[in-house]
Amino acid sequence: MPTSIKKPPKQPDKSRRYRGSSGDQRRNERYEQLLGAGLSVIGGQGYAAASVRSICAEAGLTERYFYESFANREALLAEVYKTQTRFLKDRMLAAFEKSERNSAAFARAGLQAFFDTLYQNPDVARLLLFEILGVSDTIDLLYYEAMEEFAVLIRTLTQSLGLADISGVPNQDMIYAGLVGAVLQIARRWALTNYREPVSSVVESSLFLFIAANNYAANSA
Amino acid sequence: MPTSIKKPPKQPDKSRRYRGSSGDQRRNERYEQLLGAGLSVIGGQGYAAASVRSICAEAGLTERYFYESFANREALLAEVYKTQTRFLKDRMLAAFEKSERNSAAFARAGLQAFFDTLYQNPDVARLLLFEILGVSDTIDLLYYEAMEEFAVLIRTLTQSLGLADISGVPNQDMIYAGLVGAVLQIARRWALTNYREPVSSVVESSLFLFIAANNYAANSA
DNA sequence: TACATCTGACATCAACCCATGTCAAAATTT
DNA sequence: AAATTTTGACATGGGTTGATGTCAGATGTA
Repeated sequence: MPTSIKKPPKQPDKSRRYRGSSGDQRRNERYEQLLGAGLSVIGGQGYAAASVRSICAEAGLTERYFYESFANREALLAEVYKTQTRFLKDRMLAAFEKSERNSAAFARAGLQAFFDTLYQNPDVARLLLFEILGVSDTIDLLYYEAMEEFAVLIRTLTQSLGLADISGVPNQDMIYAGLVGAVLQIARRWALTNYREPVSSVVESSLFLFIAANNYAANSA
Repeated sequence: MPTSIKKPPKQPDKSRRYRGSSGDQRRNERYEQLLGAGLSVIGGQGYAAASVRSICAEAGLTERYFYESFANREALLAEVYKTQTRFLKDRMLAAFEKSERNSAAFARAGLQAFFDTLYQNPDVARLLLFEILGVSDTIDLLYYEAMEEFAVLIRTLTQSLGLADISGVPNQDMIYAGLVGAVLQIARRWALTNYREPVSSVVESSLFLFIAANNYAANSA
């Protein structure tokens, strides 16, 4: 083993600027590009059609850069999904903050934010409502976790409002999961019929089920 | 054009028997084989892994016979899906028939049949709950139609029992779609946690939402 | 037996996929 | 200027896919 120190250790200089930005910045930009392109292709043409090539073409990047940011196609899907569920959750939380502190108005605000977001971002809707299921065990688990998060979210909010003490009802987790599923199904139906119904309609229908569950829980406790 | 009539028109003789059965019979057997293999592979490994080759291998048939019965992979998926939703619906209808004619017992019987069927046929569960979504626009439409059918089913049954007059409530279609979605989501959650909860648990949780919706509808009408 | 049909194993074909590698030109640093 | 890094276009390899074709042998009929 030659002990020569001819070349400096060839770790690339991350601080080197290029086209105005540093290595890390450029890297991050590419990551964001790919994330956006992933959403666009998956949400626009479906996950099955979202090859590495097509995503890179959409992002305006070379395939080599794909593997700089993601181990494979599925890893990209996972990141896009996480990003969008976080986005959706934030929008709903923001809506909750602004809402009046009474039962119906509160739930309505959250539902309105949910359906508004999907309506304004059809790619997001298709990704979250359709493309995410049945991809692989790993992705299915991700879906499960996201659903649990949403269930916990509405459960916590409902209880913090003292809307209904459903603590006497068994299997609350399941019931909240069911409510989340009801909203998702209404959204799927809405999307599959090309968003023909007004937003108010899907909001009120979802709200109906929420209030019904709360009332029944309150009465039977 | 020679007008010779040397050979009889070469339409194959369908009545010719082979290995004990006629041409049509054999053809049907192969069709059923492929349908079963399709369910097994799609439900066991996912639609993405369900190549024509793997399905034919599972069926013990040559690939040529695949195209004898189905135009392509997607056509098989559609047929399997239709068959299984029909099967599920029949089981539920049979359960309804046997049930007592009162609100809770009636709904409970149907839900019990639903969850029992999924529990006893995990391949069916995976196919209906996960693999069917996000495949293509055509398949998504099929899903939509099946959901509508189930919604209409429970709606008709509920109303025929005079359980609740919800005719004063707007967007009944959506609300019933939501209830179907709630049950499906509870089933998905159940499947993703390896069917750990007892069947009675998922049945009662679903029932809770059904009764809650009915009560609320009755009170607000 | 001679002939027709059916069957299954396999070959073929072009198309696509993922992941990695090559390399000259562009941008930046020294 | 020369040296170095970054970039993008492209080639490559190993694999799978869908769909069709070939053909010898099994199973039937006459």
